[in-house]
Amino acid sequence: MWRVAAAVATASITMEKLFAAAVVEQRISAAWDEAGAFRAGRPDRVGAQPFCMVIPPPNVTGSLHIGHALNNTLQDVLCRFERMRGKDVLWQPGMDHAGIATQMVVERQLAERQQPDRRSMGRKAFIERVWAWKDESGGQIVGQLQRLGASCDWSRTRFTMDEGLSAAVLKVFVTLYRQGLIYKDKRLVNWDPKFLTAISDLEVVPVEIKGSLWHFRYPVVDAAGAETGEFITVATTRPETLLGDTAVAVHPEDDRYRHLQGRQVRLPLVGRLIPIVADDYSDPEKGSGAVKITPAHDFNDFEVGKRHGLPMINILDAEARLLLVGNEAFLAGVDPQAAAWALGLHGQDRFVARKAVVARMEELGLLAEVEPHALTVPHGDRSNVVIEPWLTDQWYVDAATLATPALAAVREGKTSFIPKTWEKTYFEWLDNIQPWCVSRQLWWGHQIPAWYGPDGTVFVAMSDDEAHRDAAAHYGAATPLTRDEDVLDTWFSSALWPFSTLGWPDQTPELARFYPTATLVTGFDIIFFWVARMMMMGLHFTGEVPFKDVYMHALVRDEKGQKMSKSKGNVVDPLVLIDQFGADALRFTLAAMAAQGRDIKLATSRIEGYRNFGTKLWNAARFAELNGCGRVAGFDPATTRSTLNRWVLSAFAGAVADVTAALEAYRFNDAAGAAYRFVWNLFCDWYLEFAKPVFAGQDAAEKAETQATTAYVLDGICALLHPFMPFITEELWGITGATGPARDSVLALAPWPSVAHLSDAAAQAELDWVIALISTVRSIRSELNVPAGATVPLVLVEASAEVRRRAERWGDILKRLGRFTDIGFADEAPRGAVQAPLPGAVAALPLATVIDVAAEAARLGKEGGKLRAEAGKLESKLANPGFLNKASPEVIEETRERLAELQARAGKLDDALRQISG
RNA sequence: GGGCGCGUAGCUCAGCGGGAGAGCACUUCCUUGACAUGGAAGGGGUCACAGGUUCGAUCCCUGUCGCGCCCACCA
Repeated sequence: MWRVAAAVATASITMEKLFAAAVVEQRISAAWDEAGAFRAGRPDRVGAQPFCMVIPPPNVTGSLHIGHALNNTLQDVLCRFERMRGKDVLWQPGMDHAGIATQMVVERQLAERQQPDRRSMGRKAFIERVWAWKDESGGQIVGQLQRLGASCDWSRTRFTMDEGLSAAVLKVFVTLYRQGLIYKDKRLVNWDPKFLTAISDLEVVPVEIKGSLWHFRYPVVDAAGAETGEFITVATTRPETLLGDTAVAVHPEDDRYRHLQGRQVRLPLVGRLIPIVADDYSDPEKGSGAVKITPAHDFNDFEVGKRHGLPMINILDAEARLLLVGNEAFLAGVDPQAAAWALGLHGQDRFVARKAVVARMEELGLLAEVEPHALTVPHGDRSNVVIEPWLTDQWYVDAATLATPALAAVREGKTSFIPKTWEKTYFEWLDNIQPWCVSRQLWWGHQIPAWYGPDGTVFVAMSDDEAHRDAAAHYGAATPLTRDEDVLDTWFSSALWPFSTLGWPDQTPELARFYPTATLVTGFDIIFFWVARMMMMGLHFTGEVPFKDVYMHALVRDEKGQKMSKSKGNVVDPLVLIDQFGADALRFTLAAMAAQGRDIKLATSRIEGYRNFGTKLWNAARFAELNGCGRVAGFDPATTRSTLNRWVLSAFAGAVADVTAALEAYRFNDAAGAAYRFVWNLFCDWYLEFAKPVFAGQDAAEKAETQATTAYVLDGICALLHPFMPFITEELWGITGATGPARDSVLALAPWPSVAHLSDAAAQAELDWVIALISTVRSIRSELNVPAGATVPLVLVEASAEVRRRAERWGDILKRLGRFTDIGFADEAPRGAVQAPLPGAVAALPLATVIDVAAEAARLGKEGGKLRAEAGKLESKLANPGFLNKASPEVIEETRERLAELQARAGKLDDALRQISG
């Protein structure tokens, strides 16, 4: 006996009251690393089913934001779940070189340190400098992901600019070029005048601007070029482009302008004669119905210009300043005297020029009207400056051709989106896909493998040598070449991520084993940037889809539902939350809130609540330790005899089934909820309370079984919660593993519970009754203000045989939790007793001396009223022939049973009311 | 202009054809040998509004209002 007490005393000092997340997390991370727990291809997983996910590679410049936290929590939940289910898991980590973002960071750093800028230092030195930056301060996010608990195989970390991935990029570019799926073209592109590079359609964001619509009068001229006195009015939001106008367009059917079709106007400020053309593009409903055409500076006008063979006059330089002096296209057919004022704008910024043009037009009496006008103006998503449509040579991917198999794969179900609603978005975009501009006028990135001969002939090749060999063959002699200066869009290499990280273009064992990957978990904001492009590239180069499931999670937004962004200042830092509440609490919150199809508005009160959940679990384990609930070698839960133990095991089996099913269906919130409810509301609230009298009791066998069961279920809880709360569960696993049979492995590698056979309906029914009795009595005591410490007798009236058996079997527990002095049976309730109907008996509490009769009468009346209202609804339902004819028999039967029970309870309440009043 | 989604307890959110739920907040009681980051009990909701389908609608359909997001070439 004293030995047990000693053991308890020793045990009691082992665990602190609270889980020290900050200290433990680091130690646990190190333990996982030590165990190689996250390595793919572990010897113990030989022959196991592979499970692979690739991480959406964070930018090398990035630091963990709340979106990453959600994204990686969900991925980690899946990986840990599958790892525990015995699969050979590869969660492939890595980072993206993030062309513009990284180049920006380094350029800013150079400026801050007052060092020579990029152009002064030259390309080679600058790129070396970027690599140095990367080695020194890039990739902080890896450590931050580890703090979150991400179970990536960190030994396989890749970088989109590393040697292998660069080889994949090269191979893909050259192959697509030779297949005619990459080509060079001169057309309007989205030009970023700040970063001095082309960007893709996706990198352009429309920004709502309150601008103006200026109406200008252009003088009509006759065949001899003399002004007729008539004017045609055009409206524009961009007055400075007037200088590049090469036509005015009217609708062919517009009677207002029919007589002007084929005539000319003299372009104000410039003096150029330009035609009035008829084109469907012109919308009679908009503006004046006549529209100025500037083919070199507007995507629509470009098309109009092509249709009518109009000249294209580019009036802007790369930095969006006016380029007029020496501009042959601009000067063609222009009298320099007449255009002197305009030429004075040379070198001015576009917005300065805009004001000047408006002012000048007003002076000349050619400004007909200015009206306020709301419009959306394209901005660069990173530079945040107004994007210019600008005429340049760029490289394009024939996305439409690559899209066809990508569309088919989803239509045929080879890849599924979860939630399915995103498939529509995916189809919509791919059905209308435009050529993808992949060249960027940057230095940091994969340089385009194209070389130019002296006459401009292009040689696309795998290497400098190959290009020169091709050139020599082409020209018949060795010929000097210059390499294309441009680099590829960052997303070009990201598009290859699922197979390039596995070793492609080499046929590596990893590629064979893990490709196609199982699931991609990502945010819907990059469905076009990334998901669709991986589908296109994956299918084209491997012939297989890159992933079978795509789980699109929501965005984490601020409380107003706004996307979090640094510029808005509404970001929540997950690392701060981890410091404050622990990684487990943050993870559990994110998983619990990750309901499909809805954005997450994060409330810290919920994180706090789930931190408390961790504390609850911790203390349950502490309680178990205090009560000698050690793990028992060879313990078989299927052989437990006590109903209490069979019940908790059965409930555990239910919880495991629920969590498993929910995770298989990517229903993270349901999975977290099911685990939470079992641990707190069943295991802690009831089972451990029920176990207390057993631990304090004399039945050694029952006690031992209950101790073993507690330890067993606690083990199972750790497993069940591990995908969500890896740190605290791993720590508990270690603590409980310190005694008893040795652990086979860390929890991260332990098996997922397999307990379906422990289900026991009879035990569940019995404990449901016990819980109902206790809850009912507690409620009564509280409502009647019975002092919490007071104990009273319980009399079970008209108890069925089963109720008698149960009451006897659970006597100790009932007395303790219901605060009964003793439990008796009677055919009639004692005088003045408070009564509560239960299945199979009426619980009577002789409280006459303790309670207020009027309060009890009120309670009974209120309770009865509720029951009768409820019963009334069911009665009218059952009186409805339509219901009886058409509802399913199960529903009708259930309704009848519920009604009968309600009526019985209401009747007993009436009896009690009569008795107390009489 | 197209498309998607959302309006459920004071707040943040689940649920979604047959008995309105969670966390936090609130009220009352409890420092009883796991846990006060706790325990017990309780208050609080015509499930945005209006029609329709159905025996039955918070849930399905239509419309209205409010909010958010995505796509699109609006002079």
